[in-house]
Amino acid sequence: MTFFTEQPVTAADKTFFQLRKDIVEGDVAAGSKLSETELSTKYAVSRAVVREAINRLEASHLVERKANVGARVVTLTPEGLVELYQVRESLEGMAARLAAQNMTDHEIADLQALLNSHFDKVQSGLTYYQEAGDVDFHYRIILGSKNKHLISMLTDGIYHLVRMYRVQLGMSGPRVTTAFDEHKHIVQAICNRDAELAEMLMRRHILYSKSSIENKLNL
Amino acid sequence: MTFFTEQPVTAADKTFFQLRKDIVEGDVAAGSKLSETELSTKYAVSRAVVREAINRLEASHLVERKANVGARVVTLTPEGLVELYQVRESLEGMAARLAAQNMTDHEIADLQALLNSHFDKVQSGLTYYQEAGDVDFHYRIILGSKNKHLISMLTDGIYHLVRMYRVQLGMSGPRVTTAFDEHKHIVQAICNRDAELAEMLMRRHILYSKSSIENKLNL
DNA sequence: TAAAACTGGATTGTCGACAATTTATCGCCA
DNA sequence: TGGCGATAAATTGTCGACAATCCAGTTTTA
Repeated sequence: MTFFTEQPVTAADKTFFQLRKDIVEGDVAAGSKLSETELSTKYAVSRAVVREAINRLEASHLVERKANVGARVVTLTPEGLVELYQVRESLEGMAARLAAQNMTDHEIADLQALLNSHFDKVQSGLTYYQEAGDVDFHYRIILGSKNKHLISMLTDGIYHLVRMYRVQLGMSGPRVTTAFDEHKHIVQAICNRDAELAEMLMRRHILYSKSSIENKLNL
Repeated sequence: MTFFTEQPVTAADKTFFQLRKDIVEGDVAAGSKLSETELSTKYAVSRAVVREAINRLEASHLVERKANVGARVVTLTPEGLVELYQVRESLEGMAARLAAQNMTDHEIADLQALLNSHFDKVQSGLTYYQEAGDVDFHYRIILGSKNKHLISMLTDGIYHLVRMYRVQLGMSGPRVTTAFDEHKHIVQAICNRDAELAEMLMRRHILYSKSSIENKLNL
């Protein structure tokens, strides 16, 4: 349901997307070194495009680079996860606030419909409220903020890191029922154009999911 | 007083820093096209390093790039300024909150001393509380958050754009006295380890300066 | 013996040339 | 005359080769 506007046009694009996918899904191990020559043979492109791909991954906070030494995939740590969720709380809280101000009535109706369709499926026991639904919900609100910087920071920056943690720490369907209720309340606030409340609810929603994850990893 | 840890080591670094400076300070006009060959002759480096510099500038939101077409310096618009300050409010608010939790007593004392030294100078009429002091203050709190993502997003991302608006819209010493009092209250909250209040005061501080700018540009 | 200096191997940084795509110019035709 | 299509010029994307830097192992020296 998420409309991927990201479409690779150049070879560097394809390499970037592919490498990002491989890193997020763990096919390229966290903390491992990224050899330019090695990758260039693996993906059958020149070193120049690999370099560009790595540069973009660095901007996405997925790899770290040192001059004249090389690039490594980031390592996943409990502290890193906490820091990541602090930024999410801040940015997505603001996104919810702005969404309450800037989403069109039509977009809000769509969002509500989406949530209802999820609700029906969950209620009828056909499926669980799983990661895809959660991601979809958050994406819509982020886009609804209509704030260019907010959107790019979250969608081509932080969110891939979030997914990396989710995939590699193996937490696909967390807090299915409670999270759903929280989503409902957030949409309600947005529908009422209550920006203040929407932000507060979103921040608490993310705080809760952070706590839930911390418990799961018994930090 | 701001300690620039950013030190260019490679040619691409130097080109990146130089070009960023030229853009921020308006030597390269906002909205103008960045020709790779042209820049490579201007800075006396190969096109490859110019490309890398441009890629990094894109990650900093200072230029926009379209595949097979080229890169342009961003254009400065009132809407863009508003969006920028919304992100600042969100991120720096969180930074203040975290700073109240994570700064060491020593760092807080330093911050207080810095503010006092500024205060003495201002009080004695030797100087105004100007941009450098403001920037210095905000930097310390951002670094005090100890949050890697927050720090990099603000210091090598958003802040250069803020400076670009400041320089090119010609607002160097805005709201000198009131801003100073606000800074004092924020430090007080941090000193009391009152994270909640520190965040709220920082957000209001940024909201105020946004309003002040909007008035100045009579939007 | 331990620390400093050297050397070899490998990796990253930089360059100029070629290929692919876009944009501008000109001629053609309705 | 106005718009459409083909060709030419210019710009970006990609490539392989060379130069500079780092790292490990070895040798030299105090």
